[in-house]
Amino acid sequence: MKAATIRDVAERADVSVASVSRVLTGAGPVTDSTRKKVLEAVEALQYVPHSGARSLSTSKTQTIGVILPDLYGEFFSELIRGMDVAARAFGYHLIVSSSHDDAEEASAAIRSMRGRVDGLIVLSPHLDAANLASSLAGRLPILLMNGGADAGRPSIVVDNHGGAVQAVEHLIATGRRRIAHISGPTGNLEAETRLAGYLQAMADADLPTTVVEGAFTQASGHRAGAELVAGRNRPDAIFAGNDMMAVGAMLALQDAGLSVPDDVALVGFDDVPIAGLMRPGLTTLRINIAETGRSALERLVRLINAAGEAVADTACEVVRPELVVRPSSNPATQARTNSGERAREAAGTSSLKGENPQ
Amino acid sequence: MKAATIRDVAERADVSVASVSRVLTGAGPVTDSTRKKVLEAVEALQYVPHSGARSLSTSKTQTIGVILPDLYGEFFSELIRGMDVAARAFGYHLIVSSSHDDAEEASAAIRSMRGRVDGLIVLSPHLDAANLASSLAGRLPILLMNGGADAGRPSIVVDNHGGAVQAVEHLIATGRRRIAHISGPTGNLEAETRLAGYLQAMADADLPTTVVEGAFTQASGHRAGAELVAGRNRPDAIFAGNDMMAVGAMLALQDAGLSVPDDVALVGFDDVPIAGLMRPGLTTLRINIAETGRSALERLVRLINAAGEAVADTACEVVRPELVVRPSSNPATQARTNSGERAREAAGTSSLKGENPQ
DNA sequence: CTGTTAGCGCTTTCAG
DNA sequence: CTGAAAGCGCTAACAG
Repeated sequence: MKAATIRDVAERADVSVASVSRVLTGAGPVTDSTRKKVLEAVEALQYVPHSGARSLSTSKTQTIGVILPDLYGEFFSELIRGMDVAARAFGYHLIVSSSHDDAEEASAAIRSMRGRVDGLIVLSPHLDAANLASSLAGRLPILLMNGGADAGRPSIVVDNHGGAVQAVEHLIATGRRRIAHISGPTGNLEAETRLAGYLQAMADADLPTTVVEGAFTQASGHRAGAELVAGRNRPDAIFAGNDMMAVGAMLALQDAGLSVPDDVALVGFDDVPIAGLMRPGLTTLRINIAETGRSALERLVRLINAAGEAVADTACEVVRPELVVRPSSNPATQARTNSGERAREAAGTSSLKGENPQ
Repeated sequence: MKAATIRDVAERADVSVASVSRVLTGAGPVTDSTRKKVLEAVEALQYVPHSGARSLSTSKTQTIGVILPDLYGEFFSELIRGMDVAARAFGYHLIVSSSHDDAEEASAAIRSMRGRVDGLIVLSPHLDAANLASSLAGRLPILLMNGGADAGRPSIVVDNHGGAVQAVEHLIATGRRRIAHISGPTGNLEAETRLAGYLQAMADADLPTTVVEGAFTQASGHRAGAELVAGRNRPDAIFAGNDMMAVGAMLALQDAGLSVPDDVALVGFDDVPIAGLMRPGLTTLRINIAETGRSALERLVRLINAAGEAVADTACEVVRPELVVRPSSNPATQARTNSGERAREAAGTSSLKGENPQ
């Protein structure tokens, strides 16, 4: 009743387990007749190799762990999608682990990965998780995407500061002056860097700042948006720390009877799929999310293959977001967009896209 | 330079590996003094148990495999999110495997899971994958979510037929008569069942049918929508096989200068998060996706724990979608929605939601 | 080319 | 309560 093992196959084929292993792994020389006997036995016994045992023996699991703070929203799912595509191309599996509220939990998750994965991609917004990760993981290759420029360790980071500056400059260029910011949560590196970019760009332009803290969620964006329009001296533009908050803010503004972008212009960050589907379409800073995920996985695989050798790859790759102007910040684009931009959005713009059955 | 093993710990603590194992697993009796020595050694050596080795020894991997056809769109990411929440609650990890275009690839993916997982959740739209799955996986507990009522095997299936009927009846009740359907791809069980429901409801009402085939993607919905409005005898309502196609169709209609719902009413299926964020909000058949994922995982865990014993759980659980009326199908709701519904959407309605730190 | 054997790192009887 | 030893299923020298 139990599943067949390599030994059962060897017995039935009347050869040694070594031979079975050889034909199955493709390594080592085998006679055609041996191969045939083995394959027949495999077929007859419905034998499937036990990858756990193989891993223990070879010290390679062919799986990569991804540590995420959360799985909510489109950002992470897009990222995972990109990683998954690359993973299967390289013959790797992906094991995801999310919902790590604090550094404590995240480090436990990382620890539990030992012996289960060949490498780790860590997205941790916790300020100190970087060190935790490295100390806990031992000699496990790790690629950091925690939002902080972590020199001396392989990492990928978005140019959040530069992106925020672009956003603000765009709003100023289109005539806005009372520009508010809905920030991500305190303690989150990405959030703080985007905030810093906003503050600097505003200071450079000699404009007064207004900041409301959100939590990178749509709901928090809605609250923040409502608060901003309720206050005296309503802003004429809002730069939200990410798209989900921008979406929430947009709905809050519209609930309040305000027009986006006529009364208030809106800019987000990330360019999640929904950004182009909102009406008005949301201006944002595009990160090709899936592509970034793909690239991260590819880099980690390289790291794994180079394990031990040259510790050459220690760079911090910077992803520069690109400003995508849509109607939410630019009345002028509104008309044109109804055909051109909309059609493009509807057809999908990202690479790595696919036709999803269901 | 290599990571410490249990043997290193035993040596340093001057006890046997058995004792180390005992204190680490919490099983078996140990003296306080022994425990203390072991824990000190663990600390000093930064020892982390090798879960792969542990798995081989205990025949439990504490991980569950999820076989998906794709990772594109919000449906699957929501599902995975729900599963992940439940998984960590039960101490399980999730290993995802997607992008299996044909049954061949899917079965290879399933095979490669042996020795890596304790159970499998298979979402396969391929008609015959059910049998494949069972034959390939040997004695591995499997929960099927392939859209077909697969009696005699643990499974969860959405009442696609009933949902489609509800959609059509709703459209008829609100005065529509020329109701077209954008179907999912041929060969996909869910798609075909929804189509069948549409056809039957239309037949029951003695109305003529129009069907355009899509691929469950936004892009295909856009194409289908464009085609439908371009033809003579334009429909006054469209029931799309899922939300992503409905979204695509909505944009196509708006591109064509038509009003939703005044000119054409629109109904989707799934209630992905974006459905409530579109303007007009999309009427759809709500499946609490994350909750369904949670429930699926929970059931599989039960299955795993009961392995061997009572083969009692062989039922096909049916998830009944609930009609959620939003403005896309009902002009009357439009005004009210601007405050009530919108606020609710913005605040998030699903359970299992969370505040995602980017 | 093929078989024997020694592990991979951990758990778990079974004696002591 | 603790230690020795036998595997879990597979791969990889190393002899033949």
